[in-house]
Amino acid sequence: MPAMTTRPQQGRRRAHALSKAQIVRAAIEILDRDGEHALTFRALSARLATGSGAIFWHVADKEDLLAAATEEIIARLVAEPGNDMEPKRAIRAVALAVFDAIDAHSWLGGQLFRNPAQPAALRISEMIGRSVQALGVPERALFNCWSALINYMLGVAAQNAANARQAHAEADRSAFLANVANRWAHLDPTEFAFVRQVADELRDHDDREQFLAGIDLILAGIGTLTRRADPSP
Amino acid sequence: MPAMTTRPQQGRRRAHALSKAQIVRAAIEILDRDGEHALTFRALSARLATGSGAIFWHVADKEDLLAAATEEIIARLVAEPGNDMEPKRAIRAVALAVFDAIDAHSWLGGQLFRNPAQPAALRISEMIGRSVQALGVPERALFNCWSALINYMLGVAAQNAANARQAHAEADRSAFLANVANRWAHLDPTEFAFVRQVADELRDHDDREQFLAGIDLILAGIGTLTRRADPSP
DNA sequence: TAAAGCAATGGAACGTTGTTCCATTCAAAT
DNA sequence: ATTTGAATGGAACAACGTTCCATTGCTTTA
Repeated sequence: MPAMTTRPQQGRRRAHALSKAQIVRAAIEILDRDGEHALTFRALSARLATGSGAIFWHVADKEDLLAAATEEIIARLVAEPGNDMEPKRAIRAVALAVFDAIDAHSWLGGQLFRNPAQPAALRISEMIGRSVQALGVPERALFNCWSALINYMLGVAAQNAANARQAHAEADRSAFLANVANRWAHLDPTEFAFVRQVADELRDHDDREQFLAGIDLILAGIGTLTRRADPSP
Repeated sequence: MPAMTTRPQQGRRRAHALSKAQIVRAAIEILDRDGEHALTFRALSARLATGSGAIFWHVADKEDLLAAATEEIIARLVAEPGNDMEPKRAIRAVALAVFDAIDAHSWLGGQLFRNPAQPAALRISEMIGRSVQALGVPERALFNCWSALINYMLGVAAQNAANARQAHAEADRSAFLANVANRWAHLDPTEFAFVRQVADELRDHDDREQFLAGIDLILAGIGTLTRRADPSP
């Protein structure tokens, strides 16, 4: 019996079958607890007590995994209320829900906007679109108003996610902001007059309010397209 | 003479000294030609006919390298005109300049917005801020108006970059858009009524116009904050 | 001019990652 | 009882960012 290279017998496990949903759930837990960079197939294998091969049987690649995780979170979010609301209120509600979701899962921002055409994300676009339509925006301007809102939402969202990632490296959020604010406050007074001026406000602003203010700004802009009746041209 | 493990003599090269600027220039060329994923220290070493060690002598790490590349592009952009312009025109000009830069260097979007507080990027924020101020926005609203514009700019920018990355995988841009539009057009008619409706417009819209329309929308929104004189409340 | 010091170089080596490969197992179908 | 094939777990691979280090040649010093 010459030395056939035979693998040592492997410990089997089939106690609870492995499923994509289970994998995605574990991935989300790792992402939420330890951050985006901590999600590796090895960490995931360890947590699920299996090998990477088994995971790849259920998942195409890492992008697929992250997409599925995003899908999962957004699906929970979309499954909520918000049928018959006044359009503006509806838009604010959807926007805030997205904002809060990204705030709670800092990895979501980068992901959601790396691929905003994901099925579940499309449902958000749909809700925004209908509300904009309900505002009475003229046909021509519809597409642009809709996309401006979506782009702004995703922009701030991902932006916040990026900040959260950096703030995680330092002590905490407020320390991080104070740090940035200080750096800004010491810039060249003539070249950076404005940035220096808003440095203070940066230090203790509320991201959520700031976000909503931007939404309202765009809504106000949309308002100028629709209210052609009241004032004179 | 026992076997000292001595390295085989290395070929030297000092024909043209290596500098950070030179490295950054080469990095930009790789990024522009072959995309973000193609910029590796090995590719960079090959192009500069050196070793990775030599590169790391001039550059802290990859993040530093990408930041420097971003800085380089933005610096060129900022070094231009735009002193005394009407505020709205100035804002549009800056925004379009940023948009075009990101359009020309598809990697720039993701980078610029992963770290929007980079020195050169701050100069853009400063220009926007001054213009917003010049519009006569009340003190309280200044910070929010400014950040809404910046966030929207970066949002669309990075969004476009993401699309460019995906479009690069497929044939070209228009084929990519047509593909997405087709997928949207075949969604469930009741659940995705709106998205289906705008699918056509997506197919042959102009990114640049769309971007500018969003800017104008925000500017219109800002206008409602400042024009308290003309119409009645 | 000779020696010493040191910024700079180039490439081997390291640790980690995403992914592939494959011998193996178990439950269902035959 | 046998065959089948979906599913498993872990070894192996390629590529990456980064570190390490023997070596070089310019510059400074004696």
